[in-house]
Amino acid sequence: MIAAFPDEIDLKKIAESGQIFSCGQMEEPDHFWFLSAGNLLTARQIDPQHIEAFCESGIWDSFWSAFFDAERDYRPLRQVMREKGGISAAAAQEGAGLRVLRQDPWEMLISFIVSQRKSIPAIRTCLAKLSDFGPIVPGAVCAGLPGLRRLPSPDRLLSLTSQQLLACGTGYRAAYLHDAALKVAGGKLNLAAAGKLDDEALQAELMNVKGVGVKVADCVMLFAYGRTDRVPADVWIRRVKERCPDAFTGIAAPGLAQQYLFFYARRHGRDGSFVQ
DNA sequence: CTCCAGGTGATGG
DNA sequence: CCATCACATGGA
Repeated sequence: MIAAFPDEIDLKKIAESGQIFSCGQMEEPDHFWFLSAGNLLTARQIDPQHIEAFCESGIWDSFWSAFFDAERDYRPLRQVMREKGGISAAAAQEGAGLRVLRQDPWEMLISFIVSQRKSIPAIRTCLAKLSDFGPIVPGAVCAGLPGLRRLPSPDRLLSLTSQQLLACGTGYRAAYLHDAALKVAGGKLNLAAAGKLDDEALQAELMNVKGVGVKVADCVMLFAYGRTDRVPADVWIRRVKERCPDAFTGIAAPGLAQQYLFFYARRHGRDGSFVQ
């Protein structure tokens, strides 16, 4: 089916945006795959406003539409960022087509626990190894992605030995993952019910997990619970704020602006045009 | 080899 | 409250 967006969508930028790690480019040009909560989608970029989603309209409407935040018009935000000038304007310009995805709370929790002090390629590698312990994804072979698995459930994660966990490259985060699995599997952290809490209470719930600080909690709140006023402050966003302290002032949904700025800062951090 | 990565918890002031 | 420091490991 063809999906039309109110403004723009860019599958390639989204796949590279650092908010999702279970995704990739396919062999055919302009084709990408995304895996979330056990659902697998392959899609083709048609033009800046349309993609061809290789799924039935039922699952698009019930899952992927919300996943891609497909009802939101990002143009007003990008206009405000353009008016700010500087980094904000450049980020809004260059990031056109980025969207903040709505993903699974458990998958975001363990993904961003793993993410700390790792590069994005290293995060992907580690999560892929962890996923070797998870269930096979239905339709993966048909989509040309044989062997694709999703991340293990809390119960499955608990059944792994620390050696197995360490062999995935989790390092010192292995104990954090174990604690997250323990709390979710044991019902001490109910991720579905947590969605009804206000921001402050939700953050406190998430931070009860060992290895979850403000930054990881913000990532889960933004990428899983759609709390668009949260701004995960990693090294790149701190550099943006240092150079442009008012980058987020007066912005209605700063979490969305954060995604453009993160994308821009990371892309230009190494080529001399941003840092220093 | 060195340096850094979508940070956090423990410790000491 | 804030400033350091260790932490495991892959990727550049």
